[in-house]
Amino acid sequence: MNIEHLLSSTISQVINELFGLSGIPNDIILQKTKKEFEGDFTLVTFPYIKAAKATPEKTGELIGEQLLKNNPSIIKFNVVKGFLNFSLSNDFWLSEFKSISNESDYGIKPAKSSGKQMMLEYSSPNTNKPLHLGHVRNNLLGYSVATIMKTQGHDVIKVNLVNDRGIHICKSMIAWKLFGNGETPKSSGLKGDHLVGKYYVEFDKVYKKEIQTLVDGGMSKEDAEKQSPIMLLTQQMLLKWEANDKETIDLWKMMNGWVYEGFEVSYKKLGVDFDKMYYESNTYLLGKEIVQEGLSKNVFYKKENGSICIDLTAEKLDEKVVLRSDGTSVYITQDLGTAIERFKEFPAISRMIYTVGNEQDYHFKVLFKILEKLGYAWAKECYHLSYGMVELPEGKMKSREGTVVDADDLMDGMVATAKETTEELGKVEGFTKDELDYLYQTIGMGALKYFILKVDPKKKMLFDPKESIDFNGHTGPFIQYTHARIKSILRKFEGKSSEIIIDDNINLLDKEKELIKLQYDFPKILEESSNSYNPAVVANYIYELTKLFNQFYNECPVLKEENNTIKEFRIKLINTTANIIKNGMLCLGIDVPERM
RNA sequence: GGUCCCGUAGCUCAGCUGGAUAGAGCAACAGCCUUCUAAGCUGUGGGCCAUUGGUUCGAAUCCAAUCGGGGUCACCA
Repeated sequence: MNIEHLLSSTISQVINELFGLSGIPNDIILQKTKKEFEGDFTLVTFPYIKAAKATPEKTGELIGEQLLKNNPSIIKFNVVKGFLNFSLSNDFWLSEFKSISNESDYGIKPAKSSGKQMMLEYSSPNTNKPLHLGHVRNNLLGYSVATIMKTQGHDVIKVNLVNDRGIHICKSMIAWKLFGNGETPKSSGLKGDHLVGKYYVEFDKVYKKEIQTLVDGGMSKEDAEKQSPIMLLTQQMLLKWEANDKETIDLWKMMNGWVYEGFEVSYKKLGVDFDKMYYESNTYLLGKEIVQEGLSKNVFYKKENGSICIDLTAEKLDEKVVLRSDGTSVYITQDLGTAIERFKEFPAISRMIYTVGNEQDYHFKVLFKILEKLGYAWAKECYHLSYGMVELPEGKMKSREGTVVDADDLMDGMVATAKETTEELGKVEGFTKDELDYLYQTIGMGALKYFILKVDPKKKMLFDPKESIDFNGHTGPFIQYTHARIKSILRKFEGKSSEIIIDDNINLLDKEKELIKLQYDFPKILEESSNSYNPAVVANYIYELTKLFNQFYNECPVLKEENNTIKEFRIKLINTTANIIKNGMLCLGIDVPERM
């Protein structure tokens, strides 16, 4: 039982005895006392003044007096208006710290101990262009949320649904066929996904030019978009692909192969991975039977032109086509099929999470609603982890217009900056070349990942390429640096921190107590972060802890402390701090170096 | 236009399941390295929490309206 629960029940008991308020459950609102006031926890007494028939001050006094008698851990209290601030004893916090420091992975529950299995889909790239900053946010977010959910003992299956077919894929194929002259990643020296992306852009250039020519010749823009020769060729190619034409399939396989090689490199740099890959070329036909099923259940209806629809106007959504009049699938048909397939394959999953940008909020509302109407009980377990777009100062990124921040360029740039900065500071004597490479990689990626994950996923975020991502202040490298500092002290300590037995008579200083109190919060932070699918909660907490440690570091000597019991206690204290920083950062997919 | 999301310091963000004088970082200015790594610490200035009204003992937080920004409303994905 944690402290708050214990205190809450004591308080509700006290309130009950004093004022005869029996209806008060254990969910007494207890908050951390603000810095400006003395105390550890605060009870807001306004809600009880009626029953107490007394002023807020008097009510606080009454409850406070009673608490002192009932709970030996509470040693004093003060009342400011309707706020009852009370302090827990030195011994209490010290023994609390003992149990924290004895746990090797404090706050983290054993793997798969919750008995819940969850599937989380993220990344889901198109195979016609390289990854950009928007994908980076998706990947980091998905990976981090999965990792955080694992700390709660959930069995998380990470899946990637690759969008590897369709008209957009054919666009780069056609452009390569027409203008590529057999260019390959090897012959061009380009990374596979970038090479394919080059032809995607090429397609768009030619397409736009053709439209212009047609419009100049007197055609309407709408017709021109349909009549453009390159577009007609692309549509023919899609038909051939669907007819399994060998030449087309071979080309498709070759070019997709290039893209996968490129993605593999990017994923590795990002540090993300998957337990299972899905390819849309395998799943795009799924869902058609479901439509038939829905038709017979009268969830769907057939229109005069033969298309099949669902009417969701009663749900404040619109009428939605679920199957084209020519019998082919639309996007939502596939998603219906894929969802059902997944729950068949993994019947135990209790949550299906889709990490997809908020531009698709509407799509997922419709998808989940349809699943519900089809009678799948698990529909309510489907969750759209919707995140905001990454915007540039001039607005949205657009692949075709080249206004994107390329993922590989960005990552390489971060690592290069990490190298420069580190060299300027000149603190890396005695590092081997491998160690340096690892260090630059870790710091550069740490800066990028932290920059992205510290902001609430739901909110859109701004990235200005002209202003490089910082390495000072509220950043990944600051946290990494602090960790390295702690490790440096621990290396110099001529004993084993694991063998230290904490003395019972230590008198905690302010900063020491603050550190313990903040460490104590870690499990709750992980839980909250997991439940809200929000890595920013962990990110901001780790920053707070790190900042507090640096204050402690400035005020309290560790190795230079002359009193040995205090010195050993502080070693233990900074050791648990380092562990929490490390585990918290791992939740964000960020590694922390031992030295930097 | 319907609908959904957002508006907090010059900039980037916390705080939003209602609680005390709204917090960080960056940028600016002023201090701190014969003492465990200065990627650090301390201090100063900077805010009608978009506006107005409502609910409440109490509102940045909840509700409504207005203004401003964005997403979405395809037999595209």
